[in-house]
Amino acid sequence: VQTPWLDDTEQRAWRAFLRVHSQVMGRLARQLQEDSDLSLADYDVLVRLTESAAPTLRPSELAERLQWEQSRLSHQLSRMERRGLVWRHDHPSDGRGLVIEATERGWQAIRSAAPGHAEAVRRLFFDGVPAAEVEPLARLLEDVLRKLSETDD
Amino acid sequence: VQTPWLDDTEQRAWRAFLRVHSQVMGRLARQLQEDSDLSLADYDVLVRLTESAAPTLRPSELAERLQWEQSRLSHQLSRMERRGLVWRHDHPSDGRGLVIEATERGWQAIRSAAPGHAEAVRRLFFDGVPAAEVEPLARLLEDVLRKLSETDD
DNA sequence: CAAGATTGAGACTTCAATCTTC
DNA sequence: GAAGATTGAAGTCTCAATCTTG
Repeated sequence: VQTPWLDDTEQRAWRAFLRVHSQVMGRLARQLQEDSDLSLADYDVLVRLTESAAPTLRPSELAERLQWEQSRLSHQLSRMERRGLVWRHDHPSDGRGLVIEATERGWQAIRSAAPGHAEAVRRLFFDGVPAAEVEPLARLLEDVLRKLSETDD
Repeated sequence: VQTPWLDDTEQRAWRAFLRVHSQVMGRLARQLQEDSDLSLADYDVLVRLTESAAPTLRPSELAERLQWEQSRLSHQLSRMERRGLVWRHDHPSDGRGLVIEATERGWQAIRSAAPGHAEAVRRLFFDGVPAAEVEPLARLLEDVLRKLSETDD
C-alpha cells in the first residue's frame, strides 16, 4: 500500500484522459446526430448487431458485447424499435427469450453513418497521435483492461 | 484526405479507450456512491470549488473549469443545494450573477471522499500502467487535447 | 427457484425558451 | 440587445421490482 494520492504526472494523465473522452464523445455525438440522426448508443447497438456473423442476437448476448446492463439495452431497444431501426421477435427455441435483428432501415442507417463516424474519430483523436504511438497506446489500454478484468471492485 | 476507415490498430486502440473509460468510470461511480454518497458529478463540482484559490466561484467560471454547459451545471447545483452541499448567493457587485460556495458539509464530503477516490483511480487505472509510461501517456493525451482545441467541429 | 427479459421511478443531460440585469 | 443564469420538457441511464418460461 502506498499513499492514496495521485502524483502530479498521474493527475495530469488522468485529467487529460477524462477531457479527451468528454471532448471527443461530445463532438462525435453531435456529428452523428446531425449527419445521420443517430445517437452514439444507436450507433453502438447497430454496429454490434451488424458486425455479428449471425443475422440475429439475443438481448443478453448483445448486452454482453456492448458491456451494457440488460435494463439499459431493453429501454434502448424499445426506442429503436419504435423508430424502425431494429426488430424483436420471439426466440425460435427458448420461449423465455427474444432475438434482435437490424431492420433494412437499421442497415441503411449504419452503412450511411459509418464512414463519417470513422472519419470523425480519426480526425478528432488519431490526428493528434503520432502513427508510431498508436500501437503502444492500444497495448497500454488493453493491459489496463486486462488488469480490470482480474479485479472485482 | 485518406480512406475514412480506421485501420486495425486504430480500431483496437479506440475500442480499448472506450472500454477503459466505461469500466473505470462505472466502478468509480459505484465506489463513490457507496463510500461517500456522492455521484461523480457531485465530486467534480466539489473538487473545482474547493481547489479554487478564491472561496467562491461564479457559475460561468465553474462551468468553464468543468467544461460543462451552463444548464447542466444549474440543474446540478440545484440538486446539490437541496442536499446542503453548496450555497448560492447573489454576486456582490454584478446583479445578474451569482456566487457559489461549498458548504461546511460539502467540504467534509470532499475531504472524506478524496482519498478513497484517488486510491480507486490508482488501483483501477494506474496499476495497469508501467510507471515509466505515465508521463508519455499524459503527454500524448495533452497533445490530443491541444489538437482538439484548435478545431471547431 | 434460475434465467431471460421488461417495466417504472428517479436521477441526470441536453436543448430551446425564458427571465433579469447590464 | 447581450450577458448571466434558470427553467421545463424530452430523452437516457440506473436500480429495484416484476413477469414469464425453463
